[in-house]
Amino acid sequence: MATEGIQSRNRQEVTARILTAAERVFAEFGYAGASISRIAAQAGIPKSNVVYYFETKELLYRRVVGEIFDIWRAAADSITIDNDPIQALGDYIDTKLDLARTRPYGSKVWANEIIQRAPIVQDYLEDELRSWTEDRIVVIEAWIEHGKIRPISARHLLYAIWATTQHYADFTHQITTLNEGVELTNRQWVESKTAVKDLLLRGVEKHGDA
Amino acid sequence: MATEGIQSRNRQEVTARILTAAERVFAEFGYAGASISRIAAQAGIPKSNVVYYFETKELLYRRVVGEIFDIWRAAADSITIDNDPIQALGDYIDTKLDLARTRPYGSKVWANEIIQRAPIVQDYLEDELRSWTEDRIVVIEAWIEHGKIRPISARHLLYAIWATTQHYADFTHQITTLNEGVELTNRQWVESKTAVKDLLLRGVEKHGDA
DNA sequence: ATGATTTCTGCACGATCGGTCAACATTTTT
DNA sequence: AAAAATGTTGACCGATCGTGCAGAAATCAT
Repeated sequence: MATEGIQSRNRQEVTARILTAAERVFAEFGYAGASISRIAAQAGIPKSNVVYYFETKELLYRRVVGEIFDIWRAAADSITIDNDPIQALGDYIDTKLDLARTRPYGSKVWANEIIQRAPIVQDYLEDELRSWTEDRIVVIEAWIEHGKIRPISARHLLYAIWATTQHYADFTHQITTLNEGVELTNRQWVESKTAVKDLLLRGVEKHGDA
Repeated sequence: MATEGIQSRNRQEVTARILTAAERVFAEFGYAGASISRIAAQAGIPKSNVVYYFETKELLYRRVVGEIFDIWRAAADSITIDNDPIQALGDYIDTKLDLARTRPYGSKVWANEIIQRAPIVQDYLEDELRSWTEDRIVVIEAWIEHGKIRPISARHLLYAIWATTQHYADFTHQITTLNEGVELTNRQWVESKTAVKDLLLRGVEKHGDA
């Protein structure tokens, strides 16, 4: 009992390292192209050890996808009826762009999964994502009814926010190539945030000029 | 000579069918997951015949990616200095969303390629896409200097247009799932177009209310 | 200390992969 | 009609895949 903590800590450290490696390898090679041996090499352990902790490639993949899904869901906590729309949506965009920078591999794994018609996590979409989305749409439409923002399509606003923010993760390589081959600097990330918010929030705000 | 036309027509028909099948299979399974035999099955011909016309999987893939790249490039023909900015950008968004609907597989292949850091078509990015993008940025910045649109970031406006329009292709499955599991109707596609243009173009227009 | 449990690892398997090749069929040229 | 060129196909090869499994190594409980 006294040493159980050490054992658990070790287990958790190894599984965490596997998950980090898997997120990256799944993102860079796709589900089919990501071999267990490559994930193991990325984590610095033998292939058999990966299987020991996650049984199958599919179960490991589901864990990876579930992680980014939970993180994204938490990023929209600010979207509630009582919050100021511009502030709340701005925070959401900010957080989502921060995640695009800090967790780009997770975003890419999700994108790959959706592009391929969610062969493995379709239940996530139908259960959690659907109800989650409907809840946010209700909030945005309430904002509109209360005259706080322009009467736009709440659904397509959400899609636009997802698309633009995740673009900076999924298409990082294209953006880098168009940036003379060098990654965006801190300053450029701030500029990106400002530009995205400026563009999208102006489509939301009631008053023409801020 | 007289019958060369028939021979060529056959060759062209078979290669066209292979390209169509390949675009779909590459999109739905990723580069690694797309096997030549699956492409062949999709095209209704033996595997060897695919290899006969395209030699390697990589060469076939490059042809598929090159096609969608050329189509997208032509879609931005309206972005010139002499055109009206709102009209030109609106046309560009319209065309891009039409392509999202009619050529979703091509968009998905491109997304997959960029997500995986363009291991096969990096030369496209550095040569053609870079200069093409810089040219469009020059046009948009000229519009700004002439006071025709708000002083926004031309680069990030382009990224936003790419992100939102391609989202409707790459994330079709997610959008469908969030649409009670049924594909968007004609009416809903029109609504999508209107919503995207309303949102993005308002961020571009000089006057607050249209 | 010793037995039980957990963790770790190398090996072997059937399946599938991209690509080669020779044989065959068809079409084109002479 | 014969020869040449082009198109088509199934069989085959070495490599890699996911996964099962037995046993070694380490850690735990008593």
